[in-house]
Amino acid sequence: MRIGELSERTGTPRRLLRYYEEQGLIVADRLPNGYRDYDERFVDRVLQIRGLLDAGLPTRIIKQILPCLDKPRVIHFQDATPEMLATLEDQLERMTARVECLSRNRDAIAEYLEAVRATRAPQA
Amino acid sequence: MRIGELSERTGTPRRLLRYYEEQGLIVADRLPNGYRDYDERFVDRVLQIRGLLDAGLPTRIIKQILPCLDKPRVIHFQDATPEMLATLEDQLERMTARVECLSRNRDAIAEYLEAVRATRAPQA
DNA sequence: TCGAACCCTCACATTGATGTGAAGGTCAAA
DNA sequence: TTTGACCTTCACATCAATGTGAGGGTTCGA
Repeated sequence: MRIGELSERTGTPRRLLRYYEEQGLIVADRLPNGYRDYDERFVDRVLQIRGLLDAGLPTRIIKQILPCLDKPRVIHFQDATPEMLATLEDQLERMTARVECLSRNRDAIAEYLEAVRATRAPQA
Repeated sequence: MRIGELSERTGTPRRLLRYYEEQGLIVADRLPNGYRDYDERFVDRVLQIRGLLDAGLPTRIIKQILPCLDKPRVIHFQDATPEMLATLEDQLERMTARVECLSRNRDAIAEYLEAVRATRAPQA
């Protein structure tokens, strides 16, 4: 598929698909006329990228962790340098911290909404 | 405490403490000489703000949800307009999505690290 | 009373993720 | 063959979070 379809199917501006490529997050094939050519797998890939970006990870980090998350659980040994592993451990920690922070605050919001509803519903 | 101590205790540059104030996330008292004056509660507050920022929430949103998260679970009725509640519901959803995305990817990284270790340890 | 270590405001710079548009090539259908 | 809807690259603009520093006041101890 070309960039327009991928854009529609992922809800991502073309501009950003090109940006993610520029940042090395995705690598598109090229048709003979120079157009980018994507296969189905890019849909999930792009959604994953967007999710991670939305959760606060910078493209630099996403680029590092993406190769470890490919469907066929292949260990890319060439990537598994000590520095790489250290980076992953570090990100693992940071992501866990994020999850905890988000969960805690999300629960607090949920509680708040519950409380608000509790003071309203009885009057109905 | 003054800004320097709050900065040290939260690991946050003074610049940012002033920025958070400018964005309406915190409101500092002032000493007679114009210096900002913070009490203990600001330490947790600032750490919470940093956590949420790190998790991808913009100050605009943080400002909206912070009042609902105060320790004494007080419902701020003046805030509880229908729009406000809708915003909170929306953020609740978005935060849940973020948590799911982060958890999923974090688990995948953990699995990857496990797998790498599994192929190494046996040779030791 | 001087210097160090604080604090203030103001303002410009940078970075990463985006928006927007210009200038131009490709292709299919009328 | 022309029009419209695609695509390309390039470049400048914006926004939020953050860095940095100038220019200046306060406080305290040597």
